[in-house]
Amino acid sequence: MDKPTTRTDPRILRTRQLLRDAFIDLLEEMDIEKISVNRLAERATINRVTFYLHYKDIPDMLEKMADDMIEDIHQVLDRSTVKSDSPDVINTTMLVKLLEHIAAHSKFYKIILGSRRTPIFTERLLRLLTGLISEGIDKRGNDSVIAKANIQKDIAIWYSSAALIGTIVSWLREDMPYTPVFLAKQFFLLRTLQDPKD
Amino acid sequence: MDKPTTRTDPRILRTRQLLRDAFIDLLEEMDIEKISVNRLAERATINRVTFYLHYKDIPDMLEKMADDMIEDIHQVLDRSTVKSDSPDVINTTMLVKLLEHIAAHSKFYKIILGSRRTPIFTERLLRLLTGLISEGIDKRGNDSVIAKANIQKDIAIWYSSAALIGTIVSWLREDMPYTPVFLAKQFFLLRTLQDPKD
DNA sequence: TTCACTATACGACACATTGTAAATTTAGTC
DNA sequence: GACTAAATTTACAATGTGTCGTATAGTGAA
Repeated sequence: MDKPTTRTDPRILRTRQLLRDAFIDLLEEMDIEKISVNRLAERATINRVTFYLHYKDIPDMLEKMADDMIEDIHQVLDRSTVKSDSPDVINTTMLVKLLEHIAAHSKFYKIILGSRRTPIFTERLLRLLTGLISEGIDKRGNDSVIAKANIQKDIAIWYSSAALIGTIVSWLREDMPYTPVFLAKQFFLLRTLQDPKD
Repeated sequence: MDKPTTRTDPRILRTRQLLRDAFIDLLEEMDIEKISVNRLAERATINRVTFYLHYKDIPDMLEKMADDMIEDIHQVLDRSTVKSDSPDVINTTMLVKLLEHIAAHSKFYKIILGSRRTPIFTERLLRLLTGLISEGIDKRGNDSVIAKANIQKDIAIWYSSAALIGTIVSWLREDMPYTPVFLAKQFFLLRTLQDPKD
């Protein structure tokens, strides 16, 4: 946002990083309900009052973290979109990029997406993917299998995006037993059974 | 459990019902983090201490409610299983029953499944459906499209169960714009594109 | 109806958590 | 090295938590 004008104070970055790391740490150990500002500050080795200089409360902190996550993913996807030549908005290249990004930060994503204790993150990712899938279906128009089979567009979107995010979450929970490339191929095999256009 | 031996004290049933109703009420108004035992007891018009006679804390109460939900759904599905003649474990009849049950208690389910604030419930339902879908795939064996297309069984299960539960959740969130029968048919159209056996 | 039983209500307690408000110290910027 | 802003420290009121007795009142059975 204001990156070009003013650089952010390193102390701010440090504190926020400490808080986020501490949060992931604690979430690994206990349920989210048990994470108090007290414990969080203690684990982050910062003063409790300092927390309130950065976030309104813990839910607020979660939202900010989710914002950052979405921003990261957006960057990963935007970069790969350039190389795309598929008619679909989500193609194998993009999915592989996404899965590789998740795998590269698997500690974070496993806790944040895999444990169903922080629905905000899954929620946001679902929204992002829903948008992409919706665009994809729009682009294909009336000659797609979905249109031919008389399937409501919105239902197809519900179905596909939930399937995608659910597959990713399960993959994370099982500690990523397949490579990103393999999983992406499998996913498109399953999807291709629905619509052979890819 | 102990139904045949001793009948449960109606005061217990009353208190628990008051607590559960109050909880749904509050969840409609505010985020789950803001629901304290204080507020809950006040809304339920019972004494705060009485809450602790029934539940350890709020997360414990949620678990018990999720248990009840799964039990209800099990009953609905078990009844309909009898009428089944399809080779699949989840068939249209069952899905319709499930959707009708959800629609009949839509206020509860919309809040509990639709708002992503109570992941325990979605979690449990996902586990239930995963089991059923897994059985279905097992029964079909090696002649299914999934096997033919060289798709890993576990990935297919992740995909299908997430798609199913996600579709239901989205349907609830949009205030059930389709009838249970229609949605079930659409769902099996989407699934049939994967495996024409149903 | 009477009576034993037990769920609920009530008041009180120690303790943790929250959110805010100073004044002060520390560290980064220019 | 001086200015600025972040972080610390201490303190405070308000709320929430979990657990005591003890009193009250609804329940089911004799």
